[in-house]
Amino acid sequence: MNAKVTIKEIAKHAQVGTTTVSRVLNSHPYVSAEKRRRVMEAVKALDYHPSQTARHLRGSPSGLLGFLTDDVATTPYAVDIIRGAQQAAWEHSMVLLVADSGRNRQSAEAAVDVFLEREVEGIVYAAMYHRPVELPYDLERAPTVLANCFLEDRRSPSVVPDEFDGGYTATETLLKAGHRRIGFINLWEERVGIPSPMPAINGRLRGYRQALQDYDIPFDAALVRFTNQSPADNYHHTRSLMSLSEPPTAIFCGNDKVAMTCYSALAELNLHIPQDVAVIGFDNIVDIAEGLLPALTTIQLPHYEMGKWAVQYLMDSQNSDLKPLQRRLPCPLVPRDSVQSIFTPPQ
Amino acid sequence: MNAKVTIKEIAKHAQVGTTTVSRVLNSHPYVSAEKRRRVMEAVKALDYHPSQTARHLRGSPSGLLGFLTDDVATTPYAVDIIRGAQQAAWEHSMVLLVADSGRNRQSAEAAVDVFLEREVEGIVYAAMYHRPVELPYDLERAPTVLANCFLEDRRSPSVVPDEFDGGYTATETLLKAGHRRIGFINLWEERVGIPSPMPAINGRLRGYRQALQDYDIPFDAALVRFTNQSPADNYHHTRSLMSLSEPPTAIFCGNDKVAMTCYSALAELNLHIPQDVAVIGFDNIVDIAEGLLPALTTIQLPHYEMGKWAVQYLMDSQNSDLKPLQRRLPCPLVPRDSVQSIFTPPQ
DNA sequence: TGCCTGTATGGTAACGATACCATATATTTA
DNA sequence: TAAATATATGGTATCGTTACCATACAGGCA
Repeated sequence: MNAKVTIKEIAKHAQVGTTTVSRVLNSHPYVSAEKRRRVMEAVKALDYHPSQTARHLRGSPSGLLGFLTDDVATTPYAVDIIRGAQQAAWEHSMVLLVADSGRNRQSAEAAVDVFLEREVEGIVYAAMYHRPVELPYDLERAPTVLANCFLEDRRSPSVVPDEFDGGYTATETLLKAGHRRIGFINLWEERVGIPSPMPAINGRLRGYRQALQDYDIPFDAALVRFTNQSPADNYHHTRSLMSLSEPPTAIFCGNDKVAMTCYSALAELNLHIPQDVAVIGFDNIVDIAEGLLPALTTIQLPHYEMGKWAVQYLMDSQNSDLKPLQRRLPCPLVPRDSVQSIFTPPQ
Repeated sequence: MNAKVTIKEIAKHAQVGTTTVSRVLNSHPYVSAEKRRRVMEAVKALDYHPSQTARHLRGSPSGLLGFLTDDVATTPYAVDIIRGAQQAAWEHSMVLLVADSGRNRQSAEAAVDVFLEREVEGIVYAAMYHRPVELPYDLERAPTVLANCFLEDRRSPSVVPDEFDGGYTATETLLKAGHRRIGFINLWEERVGIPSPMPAINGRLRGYRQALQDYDIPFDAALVRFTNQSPADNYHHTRSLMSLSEPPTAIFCGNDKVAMTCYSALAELNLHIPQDVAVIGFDNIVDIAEGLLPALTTIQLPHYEMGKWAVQYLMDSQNSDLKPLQRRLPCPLVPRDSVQSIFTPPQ
């Protein structure tokens, strides 16, 4: 309510010069204990807060980071990217300016203009699912890091999930539990106009194959399916997989939604998880994974970590001039109850 | 890369005074067409962007809004509050500064200090589930609106979901479809130290009772259950409800996770949805609702709208001095396939 | 002709904080 | 004791922008 208190009023109240006040505020040397005390007292008495605006105008860095996203809504836990970025920013005493460009080139550029007018020290551009993007503006205007997306030509640093690692981990988890016939209901991209195949699809498949190879198990194409992610299609593939002459003892689902349908289909067949068939998901949509019975073992996308890494990198690269780096973050296993070693008998 | 271009350089380049440049930029009168043209040209040529910092220091409003949240992670779609706020802010040419206080009183106050140092024009404090809160700081310091939460003493404006409306709508949907015995698996708060019962629980129950009353159906306590939200408890209540001497033909689930377990339990009993039993959820967790078979009819929490309303109110109240308002936003029905009129025969 | 009024233009103070410079006193060191 | 150095302090220009003031010239009117 009260008009803003300035350094001058502090100076008057404490009977010192403005310079002395500034020195106290920034803990510079050469201020007597007595005056320091008086200044501190005045600051408290008048509830003084320094103006970042004036500081910044005078030449200090803005302390601002821009966070631009195409669409926060797509997948619910992807917002953890914001949380991670926020956390890292906070640790560097920076504040996040967020804007949602909503998949619209023009408003994305407007958002970047807004960022630049406020002289952000860097920009994080985050996509809500892992994919290649085209940057909506002139990169040179501020240091930029891409999170959960990348440029085809890789001329900007980016951080993405290591889909290969995720696919490998999922498959290996099943292998370690003793499974030898492992079905894989992979995702399928039905969108058109995508410049390159979804990294999730190929990466995870490569991980799956590599894990099999490392365990000396021949690849069987009949065990790999592609779903358009509709419940009907998920259902169909589960049934189809289980009606193979030699059905799998474990199913690796492309995401937790697929796993959810998979549960229903297996229940209908009167097959129990994990005794009869083990199931592993992907994405760790907690509401799904913890809501299923038995709770779903799944793979987590490193959303939080990507946000954190992006900001961290932005801060680090201020000083040292690193070359654009592409970073893949591992997708850790979240063990729950849908995978059980076939070596231990059910209790 | 290039050092920032200032109004002075524009003035020099266009061979006019800085005042004239400022006048052109802010479309003030009394500038000749010729000079206006020259200035515009220089702006384009030098890629000039005005400094918001300097503008603000000179006295313009900051154009900043603070968005503070206790924890973005709790329920995934609650982040739609940010999206709504962002959208509304954008429409008012404002930018959102976000901070996550992480349920820690001290860091919340630090965040508010950061906001105030940047002279935000208002603050939105958002909770990730509907509940009473205590504000972490001295209210008077900036206009504040609470979203998805409220103060016990209501001295700040707030916007929350109308839980009564949601409970009423869910029940009425079932009633309209012809159901007369409607089970209700309500949520139960197991947390301790909560100052007052969760608004969701009581509000929805009141809505349920009111709808029954409006349809002249006596309330039957045996049909109302409370789950601690664990899958086991959800499962138990569904089974228990269906083993009543006169079991319900429809179940209203406290949220979509409960509905998910309910689906499994009904499947085990070989009961089909929606032919044998209708199911309606709450929250509209899209991943769950669309992943279930049949797709779940549910009630949506107005997260996006609350965010939007909060910012809108903040902007409107700048001028007119409204008294703190408590706003309840309706929870609309999202019809899918788990409720079917018992009057129309299954196709 | 002389005096308003409307149009056009630029110089400069101010916003709040800080860095530089100038100055003053205290404390060493040669 | 003199000179050098460390400590303490405040005045003021500065950052980029805009508001206020001053100035200048045009045409309109008595």
